[in-house]
Amino acid sequence: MSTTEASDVRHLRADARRNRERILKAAAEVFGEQGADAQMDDVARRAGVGVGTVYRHFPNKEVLMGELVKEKFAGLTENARAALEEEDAWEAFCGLLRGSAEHMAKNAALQDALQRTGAAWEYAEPARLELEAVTAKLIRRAQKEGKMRKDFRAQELPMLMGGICAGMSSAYPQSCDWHRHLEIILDGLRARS
Amino acid sequence: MSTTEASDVRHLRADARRNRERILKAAAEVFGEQGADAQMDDVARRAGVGVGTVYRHFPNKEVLMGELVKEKFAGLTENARAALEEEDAWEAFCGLLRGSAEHMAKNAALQDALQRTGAAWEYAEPARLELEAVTAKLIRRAQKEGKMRKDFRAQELPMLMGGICAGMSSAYPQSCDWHRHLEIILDGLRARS
Amino acid sequence: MSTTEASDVRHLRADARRNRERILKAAAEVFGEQGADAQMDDVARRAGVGVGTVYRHFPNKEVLMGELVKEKFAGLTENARAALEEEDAWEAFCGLLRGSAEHMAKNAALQDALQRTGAAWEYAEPARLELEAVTAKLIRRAQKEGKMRKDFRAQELPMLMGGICAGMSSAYPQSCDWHRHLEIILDGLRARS
Amino acid sequence: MSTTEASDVRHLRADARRNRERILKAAAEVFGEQGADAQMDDVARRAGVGVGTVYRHFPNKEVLMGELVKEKFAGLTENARAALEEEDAWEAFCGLLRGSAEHMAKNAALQDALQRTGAAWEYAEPARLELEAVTAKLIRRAQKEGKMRKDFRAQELPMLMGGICAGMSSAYPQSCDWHRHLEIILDGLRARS
DNA sequence: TATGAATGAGTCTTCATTCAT
DNA sequence: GATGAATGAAGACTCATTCAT
Repeated sequence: MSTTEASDVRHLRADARRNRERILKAAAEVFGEQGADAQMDDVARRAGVGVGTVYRHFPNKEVLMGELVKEKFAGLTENARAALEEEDAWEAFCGLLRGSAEHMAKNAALQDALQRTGAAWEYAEPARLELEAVTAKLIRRAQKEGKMRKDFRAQELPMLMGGICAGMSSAYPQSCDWHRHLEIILDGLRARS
Repeated sequence: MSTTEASDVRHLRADARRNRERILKAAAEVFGEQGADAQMDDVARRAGVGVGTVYRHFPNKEVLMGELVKEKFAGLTENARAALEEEDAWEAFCGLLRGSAEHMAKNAALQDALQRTGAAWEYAEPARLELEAVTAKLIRRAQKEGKMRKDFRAQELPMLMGGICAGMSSAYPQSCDWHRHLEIILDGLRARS
Repeated sequence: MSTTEASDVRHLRADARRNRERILKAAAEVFGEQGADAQMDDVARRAGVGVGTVYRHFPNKEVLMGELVKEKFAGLTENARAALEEEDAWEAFCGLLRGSAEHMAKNAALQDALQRTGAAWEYAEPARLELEAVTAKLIRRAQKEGKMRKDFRAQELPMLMGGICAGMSSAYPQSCDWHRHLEIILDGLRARS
Repeated sequence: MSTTEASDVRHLRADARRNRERILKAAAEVFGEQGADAQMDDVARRAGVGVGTVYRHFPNKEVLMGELVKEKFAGLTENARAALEEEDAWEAFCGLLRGSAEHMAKNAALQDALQRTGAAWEYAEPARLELEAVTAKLIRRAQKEGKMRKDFRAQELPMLMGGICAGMSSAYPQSCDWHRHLEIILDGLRARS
């Protein structure tokens, strides 16, 4: 059993489930716009519910953010699985990273926010592991093709992607182009001819 | 003159200057350990002074953090200047980045903390520009040597380094090795043979 | 509609409205006793609620004091309207001033406190204007009766009343009798025979 | 002996006495401009001395303000004495009040500030009594002339003057003319024909 | 079950006063 | 005696979380 009883979405009544979705959507938006310091009240307001309702669905702020991470991982996992189907593993890998980054760029501040919430990650660990497993396969194939450097390991990917995301949130004086960051990383991962 | 009269460190009495240093040291430690959310009171306590003293030297939290960034930049600039003296520009560049990263790693959380403080950067902008100028020279030389990719520009360096630092703060489940991150980046910056 | 949705008292739940009243009452007492320097925490304690509740109802100290002024004006306006009904305008005017002063004397320190809060007045400006309008009518009538000096204008009344209130707060060595102050003023306003 | 050893100005060295004067002048200006909430540091800065020096001359803020009141009283007493020399006592009284008010108007905020400082008055009590004594004489004479109402007593004068001063500090929305206030009071004090 | 009012510990910042130089 | 750096007790305001309606 990978879900606790409380968080098992299937047992919820239809309206409760709808609320849950609304809250998650609102949370993604609000944390995306204002960072991790955004307030629970803002999330509630955006979702069109009372704070109490937010707390009924998520016991505290960290779990709410954790859920957001989990969802993010689920989406990425899906993409990764699709990438596994492609012919050229290296190209599929590159495409996966480009797509993921693009996806994350849409809510750069959220990524940023998530990065500082230790507890949220713990909560999303199972989802992360699943993603890692799928990515690992893709990486192994790309390495067998001879197109990716042999010493690269799937566990290192979050570190790299995290670095790219860090550059997205415009804290930087003249916010550079993260696309360049990604391409440099990809070049760094390419097998040396 | 780029400093206002009030904040000109040179005019301070010996003991006041010593306190100033203590406070900056304490601030680096405290923000390093607890992130940007650390409290001014903690900084004061760590420095062994009253809060009032912290506020006498730095009008508010943002300026204090800005000063930290400024100092960091100053140190990096110094290193960069030294790197300019070396024979092999590419190697010097690699060494500079490795050294800088090592330096930052000593206070990874501080880097992290600093990244979310927009105002602090503004305050340290002049110092940042100086660093950029020096690095730009080194990069140009490395490119002329034919060892660095031609399309890389000095303004992109903070983005890359920021990414590496982001990976240092152990938000990540099993904190990977940032040395690997750096090497991948360096490989990505190397000229393709 | 002169009130924003958020501050519209009518939309509050019964218990919230009760709290609002309690807070206003407590604020009047506390500012009355300790002057404008009284603390929000004291107001909260006196009202038997947490500070947060005070801030939920009034966004900051100034607005809270402004509300107090507003209420005071509303009360005075009511009295002024009643005075308009009386036969002898001059006597009505004298009675109004005596009543108002008596009313203010009950919380002389509050008057005093309110006098130094610029922003509070701004907030209560509409209420003040209404009061002025009503008083102006009464004054005009008293002047037509030939009992009040012709050159007196309603806008000058707050200045005179403020002066009387200033004398109420016992800052003075041996606090004199403000009733005497008022009578002297009234004599000064009487038409010269 | 009405002065304590510490505050006896005569024992001070020339430069110390000069500092004392400077501080008092600065205090009058600063409290006049910013009200009683002005800071001791501001007074010191304006006087061109360190805070420590201010505290050497005046043990605390209240005493400093008290000294200001004392000086004010001394000036008024002098004027009152001069008024005693005039032929027509009532006219002399009117002139005295007009002059005093004009004098106070130059630093309305200071008057205002002084009014809220209970302790300051205590300190200046002897000076106040002297002023009262002189004024009492003038009043008695004006009453004998038959030009001033018989029931007015010198002790009530501060209350009236205080009221006028209260109207000077521009707390009022549309700051009225205090000259009018004074004339109304004077009319109120005139003997009824 | 949903709501949003209430809570109060925690945060930054100020300023009268003291004291080492 | 003068200086101004240091002190730290307040004080205004915030926001995650709880709980009465």
